Amino acid sequence: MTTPPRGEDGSPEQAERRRRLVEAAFRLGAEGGYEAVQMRSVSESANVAMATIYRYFSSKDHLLAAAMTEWTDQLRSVVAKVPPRGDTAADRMVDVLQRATRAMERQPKLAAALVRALSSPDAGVRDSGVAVSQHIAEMGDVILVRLDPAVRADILAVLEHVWYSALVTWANGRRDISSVRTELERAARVLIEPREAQEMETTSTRSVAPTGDVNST
Amino acid sequence: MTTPPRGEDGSPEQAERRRRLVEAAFRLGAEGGYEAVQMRSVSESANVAMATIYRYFSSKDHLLAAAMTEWTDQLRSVVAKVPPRGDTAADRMVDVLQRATRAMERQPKLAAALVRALSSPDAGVRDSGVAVSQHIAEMGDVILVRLDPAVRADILAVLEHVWYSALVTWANGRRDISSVRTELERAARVLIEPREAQEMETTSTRSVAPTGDVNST
DNA sequence: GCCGATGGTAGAACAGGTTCTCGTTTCGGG
DNA sequence: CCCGAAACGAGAACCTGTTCTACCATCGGC
Repeated sequence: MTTPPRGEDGSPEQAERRRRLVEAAFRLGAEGGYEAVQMRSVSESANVAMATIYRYFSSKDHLLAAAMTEWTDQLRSVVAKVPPRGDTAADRMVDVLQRATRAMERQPKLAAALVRALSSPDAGVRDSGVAVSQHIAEMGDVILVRLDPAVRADILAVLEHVWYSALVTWANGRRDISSVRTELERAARVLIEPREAQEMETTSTRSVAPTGDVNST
Repeated sequence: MTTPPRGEDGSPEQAERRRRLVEAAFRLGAEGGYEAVQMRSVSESANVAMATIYRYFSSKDHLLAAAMTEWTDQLRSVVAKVPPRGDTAADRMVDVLQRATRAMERQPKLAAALVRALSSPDAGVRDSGVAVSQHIAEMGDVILVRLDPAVRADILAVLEHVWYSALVTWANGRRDISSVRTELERAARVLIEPREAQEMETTSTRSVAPTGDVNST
């Protein structure tokens, strides 16, 4: 193997190529969904040779996953600027999740393609997945500041599972988008509301230790 | 399209072919995981022509998903016979989930292949997925009998999301099996324990939880 | 000014899931 | 017994993601 562009892209031309690739993935995905993002089309559309694409991304799914992280990154910065509305923490969390869902609704084919790619095996996708889940966690974290940090981590972890699961089943056509909203709201309320209620009665709550208690990696 | 075997398999030979196909998928998957379940190999191993496989299953993923439903079906009947242990509802739920996880641990490659197939688009997989989630829900339902039905449904739905999400990330190599156990336990506790706590404060009518007996299905 | 390494391009080749062709078998009704 | 439809088998063909081959361009160091 020669040497793929390590870490931060070296030359500006490389950054530009990468940008064109992601943009092509966005465009093709928005028009025709996952199947329409064909590597030959991406190659042609971005004016980058096939083999070169694989120098930047380890697979088609990795390319799409990279696009997904850019998308959630934007989403996060938007949320940071326009804070979530709602009287209770649960309400504000629901607001954030609904906003994200609405954003996907505007580009259903693209969103489905991105989500689908995210659930692919492939080493390259893992990193993108980590980035995405971090974006999600950051958005939720500020909402739950009043809760015990351990509990907060538990709740966010579970919410992320629900988010991922609901989106995947939607992207696979087994659930419509409104049902995704329902699932997310249900999860947010069932997780947060009893905590808020307890908050008013007692101060501390028990939680599963996030640090390795069984075998570790 | 001619006519695939409708509904219940017609002839006993068709049932037998189907059985051989699922068995071949099990065997190949147990040995070499998802990639090893190649349609040409399945065809040869089961003595069924390629085109005929597609008369029974709409895709490779559908074949594997069908195998998955058989697997969860067995798991459910085993759980029904040996009821979960634990003092609290959360403990018993954790016990069930851990048992399922241990079962997968014994056939990691196979389990990963089945889970992976379950997260595929493909109309055929949808039905298998529904069956699988029903099996899960049935196992959990008896544990939460003392909770309000609506809350129970919410909790089970969220737990299923966590189950699915954790397993998929494990099947894709982004999480080890012990981490799956941790996630499931975390979710079960963060979801159920505050409810149990509230149960004791608000409605202290019932003092001791009756050890769950099993309803057969 | 030359040189090897790095990274690019075009396009063929490969792999495995899926579909198609075509001949054969099975089977219920006339 | 005969016929046509439905199902099957064998294998080629097709599609698309991925890899390989061969060749070209750029650039920092000598």
